[in-house]
Amino acid sequence: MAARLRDVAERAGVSIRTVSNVVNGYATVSRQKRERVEAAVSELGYRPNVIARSLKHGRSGLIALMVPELDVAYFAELARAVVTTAREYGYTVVVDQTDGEPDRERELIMRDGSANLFDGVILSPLAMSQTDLAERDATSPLVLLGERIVDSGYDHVAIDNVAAAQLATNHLIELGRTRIAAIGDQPYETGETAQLRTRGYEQAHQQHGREVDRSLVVPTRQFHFADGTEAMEQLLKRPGGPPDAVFCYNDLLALGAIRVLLAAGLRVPEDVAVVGFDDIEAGRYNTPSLTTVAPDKRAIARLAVERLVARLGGEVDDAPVELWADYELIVRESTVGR
Amino acid sequence: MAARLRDVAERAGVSIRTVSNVVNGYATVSRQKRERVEAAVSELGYRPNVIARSLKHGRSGLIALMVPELDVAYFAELARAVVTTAREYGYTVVVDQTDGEPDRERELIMRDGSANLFDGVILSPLAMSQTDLAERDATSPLVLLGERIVDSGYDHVAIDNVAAAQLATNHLIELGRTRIAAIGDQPYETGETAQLRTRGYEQAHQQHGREVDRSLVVPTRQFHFADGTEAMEQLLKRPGGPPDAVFCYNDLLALGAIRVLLAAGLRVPEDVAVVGFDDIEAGRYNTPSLTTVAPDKRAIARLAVERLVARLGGEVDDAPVELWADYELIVRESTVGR
DNA sequence: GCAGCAAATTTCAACGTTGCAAAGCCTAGC
DNA sequence: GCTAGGCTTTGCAACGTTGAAATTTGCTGC
Repeated sequence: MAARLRDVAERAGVSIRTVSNVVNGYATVSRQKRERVEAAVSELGYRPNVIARSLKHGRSGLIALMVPELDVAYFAELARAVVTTAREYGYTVVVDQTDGEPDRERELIMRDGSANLFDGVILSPLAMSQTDLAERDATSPLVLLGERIVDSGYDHVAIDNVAAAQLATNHLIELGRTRIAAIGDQPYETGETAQLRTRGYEQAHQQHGREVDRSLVVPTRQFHFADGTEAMEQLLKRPGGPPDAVFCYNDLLALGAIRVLLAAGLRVPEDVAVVGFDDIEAGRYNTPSLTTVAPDKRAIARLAVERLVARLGGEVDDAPVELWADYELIVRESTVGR
Repeated sequence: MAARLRDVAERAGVSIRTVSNVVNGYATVSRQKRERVEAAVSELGYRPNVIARSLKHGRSGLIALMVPELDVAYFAELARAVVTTAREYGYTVVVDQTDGEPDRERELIMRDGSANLFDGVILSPLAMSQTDLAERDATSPLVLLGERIVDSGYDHVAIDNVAAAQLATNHLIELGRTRIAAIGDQPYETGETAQLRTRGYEQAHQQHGREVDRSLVVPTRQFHFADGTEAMEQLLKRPGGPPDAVFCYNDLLALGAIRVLLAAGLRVPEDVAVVGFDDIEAGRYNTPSLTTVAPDKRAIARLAVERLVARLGGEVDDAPVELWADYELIVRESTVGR
């Protein structure tokens, strides 16, 4: 059995409270007793019981990070950053997966399955609507990542998706490409990210006085490799020939698309230039390496964690804020060749 | 403030214990009182306090999964499987990263930072030695993944690395390749995986009556993309010309290596065939797609979680066991072309 | 109408810790 | 020698829950 304060106290011949004082560095403890206690602590291998402390303090030191899928590179990288940053602030992160299922996401966040276990929640929502969130009756603070849910009532960290998508599309336009496809639209989803990126794509066209060819905007169900290959196969089948550039709403879509292009005997970027989004590591080592919009994931993680910690510490109780992280376009071989 | 049993009890006009009984479905509660309590529960939005329960029960329902790096695809995929399986058994997973630093790993596992918080630990060790583990004085059960640490005293789940590596190498030999390089050896590390794979590589050669050319066995510091590119660059610089096949000890190394090969104007697989290890998703969509040894990650996760749960339930207290998961060679374009 | 028994409900204590406040000890000062 | 005041140490209660046992209630049968 694990040693308790009481066991240490008995062994050292002092009261429980004194042991607690020593362990926590509280109050003034005489050198003599302190040493006796410390000896007993190490002899018994005493470790404070975190659960009991949590109960006493009313906080657990745990924050939940809810992401759709842990094995999607973007979320894995984000999770790593969150875990690392949270550790700096003395918090432990529990990563939960919504498995890409809106219902499961809703259930997790609404019911807050482990109520009173987590001090706070960071949610990278897939399909939460404003209504959904308004109904949330959990007690812990929540910070949203990525999706912007207007008037959600919660703090929100994101990048400017419209501007970022516009930047990516502009890059393609400036390379002289004229038939620029977009892969990843989700016009009917509650999730807003895809729609914002489509808007950026359209704005870039307008900015250059171009018409948007709606037949080049291909929706996908999800943002996985397979959706990218499927979308690109569709594009290649359409009349009018292949596009000469593609803006994909994330890197997985882009890598999937590239695979199909190469398999079809098209060259990237000579025949078709491809831009992705997220800057996952695999894109850097692909051949051709992937031009992409790189959100500053560490900044996103940091902003989210710090905001949450601030709320937990009661340092802020004002209205929810929008926090913006940086991003940049990283130009690689998939648009400019070697 | 969150509602407590007491609040519900007052509202429903019953004792705390009765509310507890209703909430837990215990004992026999009259329909009348049950309904009153249920009404009060939903009016107050009562949720059991998990921490208090944990304290009472002496278990938290949390298990820790320690992996070197969460954003390395193999570990992310493994983590996903562990999280999913653990959920089936009512456990929540806390993913911790050792950041690829042996010292940090040692500290985490030895001191068990959050003592008495986790009911059990699943560790994918990077560099724990037998001595390290013997000194562990934590109380919670531990299951090891991957690395086999002889006589560690802990349950262990893995695949047969020697046989798997042999299978991969045999595949290359049977394709008629004669200068087969190996990337990823770590002769001086405590971690054993690399050494086992090297042994499999050697055994395949012996089996076919071939000499192993030690100059084709390239060690790497880690198992990342960058280590793969670096190793392949070295190989290409060596006298004797490029190898005609490479067995990489994981997929990241392989993808890194392929990139360097293609950049050097070599064709994969025509000039150099490449095999990886892990079957990460990115390998499937690479061009050329990656032939690889696919450990059954779900089985690994399941075996580990189930073993841990069994220990926690006190169903086993016998000697630690070795559990073996399946694996298979998945042949793709990087060795047989299209 | 009441013993006898089962069902329903409650009381009490405990899980291991810490906040609070009181108690004990010691030294300095007169 | 006694007291004030500071330093050190301690006891008690509480965080929210549940196990065990005690108590109350309700019912059956005679």
